[in-house]
Amino acid sequence: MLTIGMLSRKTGTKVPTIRYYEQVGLLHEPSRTEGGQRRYDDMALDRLSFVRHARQLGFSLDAIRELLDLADNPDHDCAEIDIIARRQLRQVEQRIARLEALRGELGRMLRQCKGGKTSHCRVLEVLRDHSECLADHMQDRPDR
Amino acid sequence: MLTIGMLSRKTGTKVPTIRYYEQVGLLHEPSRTEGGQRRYDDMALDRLSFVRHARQLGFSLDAIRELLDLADNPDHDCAEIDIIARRQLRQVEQRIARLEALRGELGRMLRQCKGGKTSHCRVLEVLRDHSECLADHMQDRPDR
DNA sequence: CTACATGCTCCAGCGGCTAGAGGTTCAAGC
DNA sequence: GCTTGAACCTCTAGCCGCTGGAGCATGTAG
Repeated sequence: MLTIGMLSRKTGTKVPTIRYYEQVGLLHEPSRTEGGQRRYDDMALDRLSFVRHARQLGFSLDAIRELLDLADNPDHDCAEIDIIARRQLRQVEQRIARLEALRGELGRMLRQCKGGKTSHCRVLEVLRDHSECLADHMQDRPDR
Repeated sequence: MLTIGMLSRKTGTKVPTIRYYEQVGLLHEPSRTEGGQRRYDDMALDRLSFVRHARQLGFSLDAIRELLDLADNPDHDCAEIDIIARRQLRQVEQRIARLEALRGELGRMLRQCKGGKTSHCRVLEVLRDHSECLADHMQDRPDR
C-alpha cells in the first residue's frame, strides 16, 4: 500500500494534484487508514500513470475521462479511442501551425530591428500597425 | 469619442475584455460621461490595438505591460524591446518543439492501431506504458 | 514517548478572460 | 417631452488545471 507521498514520487505528480484528480473524478477514492490517510494500491498507481501520460500528450482532463471510461470496459470498440486520439492530434497540428506563423512574424520583426532608440523601434512599429503583418494571424488565439 | 462598444467593434475585443484590461492597468482609465459611461479617444484605440496585436503574437499581459512602458518613453534603448521579443520567440520555438514531439508520439500511436476491441487497443497500451515512448516528453508541460 | 515528516481539509490564487444578474444611461423616434 | 430599448454600468462568479498556504491530525522511527 502506498501513501499519497509515495504515489507522488513514483508518478512525478504533486500531492495536491493527486487529490485534485480524485476530486474531479479521474481517480477512484482510495481506501483510508483509521486516521483518515489515503492508501493506494497498484491499480491506482497504473491509473494515475495513465492520466499523467495522457496529460503529457496534451489530452484534456475531459478527454482523459473518456479514455478511462473506454479503457474500463474492454468490450468497447477501439474506434472510439481512435476518434479521441485523432481529435487530439488535429488540435496539436493546429497549434503547431499557429505557432509557426507566430514564429515567422516574430522573427521577421526582430530581423528588421537595427537598434537605436525606442522611438524608431521596428518591433514597436509592427505591433502598432497590424497591416504590416504578412501572416493572417488575426482571430487566432495565441496558443492553447 | 468612442463608446466602449464602438471600441470593441473597431478592435475585435469583447467589451468585458476591455474593462478587464483597464482593471489590470494595461489601458488608462478613460474619461466618462456625466452618467458614468466610458468614452475613448484615438490614443486609447491605438493602445488597445497594440495590446491586441501583441496578444495575437502570444505575448503575456506582463510582457505587454513592459512593452507599453518602453513604448511610452521614446528615449529608451531599443535593446530592451529586443530582449522581450526574443524571449517570446524562444518560448514560441520551445512550444513548437514540444508539440512536434507530441505530434510524433500521437501519430505513431495511431498508426499502430488496427481496430478491434479496446482490450487490445494500442493507443491505450501506449498510454498505459510510458516506456514505449520514443520521444522524451516526460517533465514537459503539454503546451502553453 | 517524543519528535517531526507527512498527511488531512478548506480556501484562495494563478492567467486571461467570459458570462450573468440586476440596475442605469443614452439616443432615436414619435 | 416622453418612451423605448440597446447599450452601458458594477459586481460577482466561473472556466481549466493545477498550486500553495494555514492550521491541525496522523503515523513512524528512534
